[in-house]
Amino acid sequence: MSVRVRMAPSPTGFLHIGGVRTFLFNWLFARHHGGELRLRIENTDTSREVAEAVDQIEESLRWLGLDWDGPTTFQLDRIDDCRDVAQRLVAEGRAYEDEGAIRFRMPDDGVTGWDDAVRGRVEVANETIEDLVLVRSDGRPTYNFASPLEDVWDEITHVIRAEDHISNTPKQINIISAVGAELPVYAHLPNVNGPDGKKLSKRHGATGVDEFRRAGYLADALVNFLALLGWAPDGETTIMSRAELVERFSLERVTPSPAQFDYAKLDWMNGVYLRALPGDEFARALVVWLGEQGYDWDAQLVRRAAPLVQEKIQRLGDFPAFAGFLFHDVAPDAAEPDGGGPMLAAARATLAQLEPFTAEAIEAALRAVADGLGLKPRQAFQPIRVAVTGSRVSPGLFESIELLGRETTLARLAAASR
RNA sequence: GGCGCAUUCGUCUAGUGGCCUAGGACACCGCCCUCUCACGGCGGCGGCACGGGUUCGAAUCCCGUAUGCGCCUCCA
Repeated sequence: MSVRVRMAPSPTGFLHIGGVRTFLFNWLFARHHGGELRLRIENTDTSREVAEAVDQIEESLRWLGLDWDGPTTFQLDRIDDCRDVAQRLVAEGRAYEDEGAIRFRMPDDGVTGWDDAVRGRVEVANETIEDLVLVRSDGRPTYNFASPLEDVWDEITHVIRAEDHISNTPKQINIISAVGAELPVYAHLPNVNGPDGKKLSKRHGATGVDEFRRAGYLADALVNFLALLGWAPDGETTIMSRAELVERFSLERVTPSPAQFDYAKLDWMNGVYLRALPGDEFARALVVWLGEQGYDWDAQLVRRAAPLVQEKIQRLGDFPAFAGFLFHDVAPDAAEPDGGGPMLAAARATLAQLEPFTAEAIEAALRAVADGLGLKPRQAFQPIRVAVTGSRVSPGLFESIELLGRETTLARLAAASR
């Protein structure tokens, strides 16, 4: 049997990272089984629809590399079909009018249950399920009516969604049963919470896909990280390519308990991905990202600086603060302990004459100077670093000086000596 | 309050009755490497929520309690 699943965002704004995790699992499931993945916008409520939201959602999914099959569909387009079904249910006595709305008559006794692909058997007593509004008094169908109907019409085989839908499931099962259709398999994924165990929100940090993109995370890293929230192929593997993710993914190995979003681990993983990039690809990613963020820094210099920072930054967004001294003036750190004066003067004199002005030659020359002054490397180089880069933390000093060039280096050394 | 779901190191997880004196990863701490930072290497800290069962034997099965979360909208 071939599988068909769907991603069903409501167009209320940017794509939330928690939603992305749900979409990712649908994507992994579909691709693993060679099935189809639909993108369905759940807009029963036109008042909340933001025109740009759909474009933004699609753009985010494209950036993440989560592709879908067929055209994007809209719940709103099937509003009439929903109403027809509601009328039929009324005619059959399965639903009734209530102050202008149409309500579904839930069974009064017995239980409604299903075998959840993640949690096993789940059962709910029917007496605890209230009669559900199918169509509002203004004629618009509700989510819990339209969504299951669309699953039927779209021939969705597996409904993979977050656990906050567990309570909706028995309602939707009764709707589907009432229209005589076959039930999909349900799989309720654990929620993704913030570091404090509460619902992931702004105060925890980035929550929108676009925010992660702006911060300089790689889509591959984000996907890898998200895949591990509620799923693991085994006990050790953490870094996995998309192909491996697709190959190894299974609903059976999804855990039922909620996960917390660990920003520190994401940072680490992004660093792993950054370091794994071939040098030229890393450089290109840097150039592209800087361009997107509005930096007009010289691309050629960025490419030359790339190798100096690839092992040292975790996010592309760390680059401006870490290597910005190559692109703009710096304000030396006045707090640097003294004792650097002689070294600065000696370095200035030496570098003024040095040929060739390469990292290798610069290092040899400065080490010789340090030796002459009887200084430990650390004592000798730290004042220079601060003078030249404006920071106590920087890429390799000698490579940085080479890139900066003799003129600028001497000027900064001079400025720091005053 | 009702109904439901969940509960292994701080975090993500492995574990499906004996292989567990519970394994891996992130974070944290220490050491090494070292021009700073980072990378890398080595080591350390740290957990089966609690209480009852079942069993020769339980992190693993059952029951209860506690805690957290979700839903209970003519929101999605």
